[in-house]
Amino acid sequence: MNVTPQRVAVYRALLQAEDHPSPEELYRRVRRRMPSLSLATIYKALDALTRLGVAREVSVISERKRYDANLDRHHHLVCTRCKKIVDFYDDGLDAIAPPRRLSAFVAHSVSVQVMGLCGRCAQDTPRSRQKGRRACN
Amino acid sequence: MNVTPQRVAVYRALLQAEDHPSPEELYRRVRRRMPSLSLATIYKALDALTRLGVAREVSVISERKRYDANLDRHHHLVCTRCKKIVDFYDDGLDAIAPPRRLSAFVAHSVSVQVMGLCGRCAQDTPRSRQKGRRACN
DNA sequence: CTACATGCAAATCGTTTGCACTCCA
DNA sequence: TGGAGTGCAAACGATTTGCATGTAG
Repeated sequence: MNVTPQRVAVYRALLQAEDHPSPEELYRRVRRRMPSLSLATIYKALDALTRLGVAREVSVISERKRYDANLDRHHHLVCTRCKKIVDFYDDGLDAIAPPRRLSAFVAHSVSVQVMGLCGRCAQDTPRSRQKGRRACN
Repeated sequence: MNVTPQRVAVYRALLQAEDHPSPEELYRRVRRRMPSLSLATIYKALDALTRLGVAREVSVISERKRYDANLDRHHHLVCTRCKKIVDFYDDGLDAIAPPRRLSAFVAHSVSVQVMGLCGRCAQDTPRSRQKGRRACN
């Protein structure tokens, strides 16, 4: 893994940012100082920084929309490998009240996601860290 | 809002599903009994069901990828209107341990998202429920 | 008759990929 | 000289939209 001006610029912009910017947003910002930079490079740099472990994606459940007709209060186990989502119920977690010192923020709901590997995926790849999705169920 | 065979079929499939299906997945399932159904109708029906309040999107922070260079343990306030994401720290939440009776699931991290409206959006629309994104900061 | 819902195809948007080119080790 | 990184453009996949048609009130 190599240190390049582009990666440094992206990382700097990310460090300075307070707002969890999207790749496009970072592009807009970094390009001011480095007009030659391309959007594809932003994506590649973010991937590099993430693999390096100095940045991460804000927990996104999955790349697709997912729907639920279960309106009960519940939480989700999300397998980061095969993207399976399993409900789980937990009174303790339900009891979480949004902290009150949220200034002006009006909370509507609290959702807890436990990220990890489902049984099958955990067994399947004891140590390997493959990229991409896997068929599971 | 109107009850149609298509909407009923989509809702039924969603009720029976245990796995938080994506629109495409629902399409595959519903089409078995209603081959004329189109994918676009699935999307429209899901939108209708969501507006009706009988279904919901599994909490997706935003439609875009969002990155963070802050690796400290922290949680997120997500404004569902303007998509702003604000960090917050809370020792109580940090103390959440993934329940152990998760069968084979291997938990790596727990993330808490408080969904709601940021101050500006809450003020802006006292009662209206507009669709779409808003510029905020 | 009118308003709304459907199905299709085209358009859009974010993200990824292939490739030629450059740069430094 | 070769492997890695960049920039561009094309490809891709999910979602949305426009529009002609159908249908129920």
